[in-house]
Amino acid sequence: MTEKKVALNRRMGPAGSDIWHAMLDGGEDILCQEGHAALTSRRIAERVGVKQRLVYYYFHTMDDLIVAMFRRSSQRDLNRLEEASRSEAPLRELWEICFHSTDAQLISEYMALANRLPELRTEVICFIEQSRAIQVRAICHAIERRPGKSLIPAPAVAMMAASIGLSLNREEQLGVRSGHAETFAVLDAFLDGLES
Amino acid sequence: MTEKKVALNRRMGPAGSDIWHAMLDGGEDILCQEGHAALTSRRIAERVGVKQRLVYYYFHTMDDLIVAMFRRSSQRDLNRLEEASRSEAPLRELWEICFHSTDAQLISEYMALANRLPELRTEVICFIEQSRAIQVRAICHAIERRPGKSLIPAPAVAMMAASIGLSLNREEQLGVRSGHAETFAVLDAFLDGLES
DNA sequence: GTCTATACACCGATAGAC
DNA sequence: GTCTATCGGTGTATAGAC
Repeated sequence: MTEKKVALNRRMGPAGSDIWHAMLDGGEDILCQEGHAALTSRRIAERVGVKQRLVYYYFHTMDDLIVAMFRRSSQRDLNRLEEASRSEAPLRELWEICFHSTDAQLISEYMALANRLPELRTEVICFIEQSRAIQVRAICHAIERRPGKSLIPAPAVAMMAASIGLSLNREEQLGVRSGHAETFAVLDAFLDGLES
Repeated sequence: MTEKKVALNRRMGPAGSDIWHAMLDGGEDILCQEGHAALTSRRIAERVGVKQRLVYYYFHTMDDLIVAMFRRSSQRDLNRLEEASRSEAPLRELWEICFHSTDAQLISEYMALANRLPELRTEVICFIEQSRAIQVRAICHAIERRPGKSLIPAPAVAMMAASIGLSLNREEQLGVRSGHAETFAVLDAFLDGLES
């Protein structure tokens, strides 16, 4: 029924080349601006300025392209998180990234795509766990420096901060604001307690 | 480019009839189990046991069907929230609904669809604001009964609880668990402080 | 109300030339 | 590396009979 016959021994282009990146860039733009329904090989080719056939020279299938897109993007995010956690005010910077990071619309598209692409799903899980680990480490370190300052365990802080950042981001983009100012105030006070 | 010519004076079936509901039920099942890519008029017809043409007798377009699906579902959720807020332990019950409510996969599909369907987007915004209003009211009421118990303003509590519930739900479904037990413990202690 | 039949667009993926 | 050309499939939506 759903068995896809893919010619796996097809001639393929190298990952990491300029045009390979350009295709992922184009795909990201489309996914972000027009949504998953518009993310097709033809439209990517059109945006990059080549013919559709070339997309299948660089990627076996469209699903492969989507996974490559997320993988590249999440690797960038993890690098930013690592860098932030080595800065002078790691918690503040991590929170900034968490809230202002990837476009909320893009995230929701990936989430929905992950529902039907097991490979993408695996990547998403891996990303969540890795980014949480980085955050927990930074929070632990901050708590150690201010003993008795936080009654909340670091893993819970990381989980809650990530959740709230995601929702705030998403709701702001939708145009919903109720409760946001109050939430920012609470978070700001909390960060003040842990970091300078 | 994207102008859709729809015959608006087509003969249409009544909203609210049995088969109308059956089509929305089928659509929800498909969206939940197979994702947006499988949500087509043909597949809904197949699941309901009628011919594809009939879907367009009850809905002008597929987009209309999707909006009707979300509207019916969100109305049910709002009713449940209203009912919960009138119970003996409203905060506990609201939290239960928030966390165990609609399937997380379904929510992520609607979120992604809302990116490209302005009508659905409007419905989503409306739902978020209404459900938050119900929650804020219940939290305010609980705080009044326990003066000095909460340092966090009610709107912030509602915003944060909704965010955390959504992410916990989503991550559990993905299979991610790190930080969850600690988060549940924190929330449980917080609820204990406000409600019995 | 429900059906058959159909128009038309678009998509994924491939073959094979240059 | 990049192209032209194409196959087979599936989608939305409509016309019009029963």
